[in-house]
Amino acid sequence: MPELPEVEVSRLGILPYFDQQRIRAVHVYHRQLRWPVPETVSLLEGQQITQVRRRAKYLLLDSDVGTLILHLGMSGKLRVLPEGSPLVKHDHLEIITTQGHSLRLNDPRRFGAVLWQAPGEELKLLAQLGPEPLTEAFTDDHLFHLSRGKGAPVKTFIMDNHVVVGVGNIYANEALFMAGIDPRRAAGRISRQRYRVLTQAIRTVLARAIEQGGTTLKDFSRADGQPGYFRIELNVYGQGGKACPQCSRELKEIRLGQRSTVFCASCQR
DNA sequence: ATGTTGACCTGTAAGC
DNA sequence: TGCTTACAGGTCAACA
Repeated sequence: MPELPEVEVSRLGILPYFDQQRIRAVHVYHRQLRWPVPETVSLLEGQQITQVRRRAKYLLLDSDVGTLILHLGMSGKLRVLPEGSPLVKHDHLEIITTQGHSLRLNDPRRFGAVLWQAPGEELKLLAQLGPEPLTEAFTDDHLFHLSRGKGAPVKTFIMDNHVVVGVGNIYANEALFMAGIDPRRAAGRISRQRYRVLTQAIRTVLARAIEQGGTTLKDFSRADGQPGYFRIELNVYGQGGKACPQCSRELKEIRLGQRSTVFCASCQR
């Protein structure tokens, strides 16, 4: 489920229930996620959440004694329920506030992660990340310079977390369509001008999705408030074989770096 | 250094 | 109906 927009909307959803709240209990029901959930996450018990942040696709709950880090992997979902609500299959973690709100992490595939970061420490995972796509640190210059000499496909390039964070498979496909760039094209052989267009496309696609999700999000603590899969119209993702929305020619579907890739061979060059 | 592939794990849909 | 296969929104580690 989660690309950056979904994670950001999840952040906005849990904010009203967890920001500045005190944590009464942390329960781990399944330690074996992407990495074993460290015992240290229980340090959060008794602490106040001072900030609910997002970095890339990681959610960070700060406290004075350390930061709890959540990643949703491929299939993770967050939900806020009244304390005591029945656990369901694949609920792996629960965090309960003194107000009785329970944050549940449900992740069938268990590619997600729950980590702990001590004050002053920065996990290598976070330290090596590229710029946030919706900040000024993300520029066409950045993409242009980093890409010089790279022969890998531009789609693979923009999905690399060291280059820019938060561009997953759906939005990589969509942004490249919007920018009119063939996803197979070598990253190092794309002009500065075209990176300018691509940078803007990535920004637009992500911002629009967050806006959509934010609009759909009524109350995160109720079933119908779940952000889930946004109903943002997708031009190419999942549309292989159908007509290009621009020129009506058939959209091609291929695999790049073992990810499904859809594009219009006519509109994208 | 760079690019590609495998690995982690479950659920679902399609094909036989 | 069942069994088998392919694929799914991520990303790190291990290779060539």
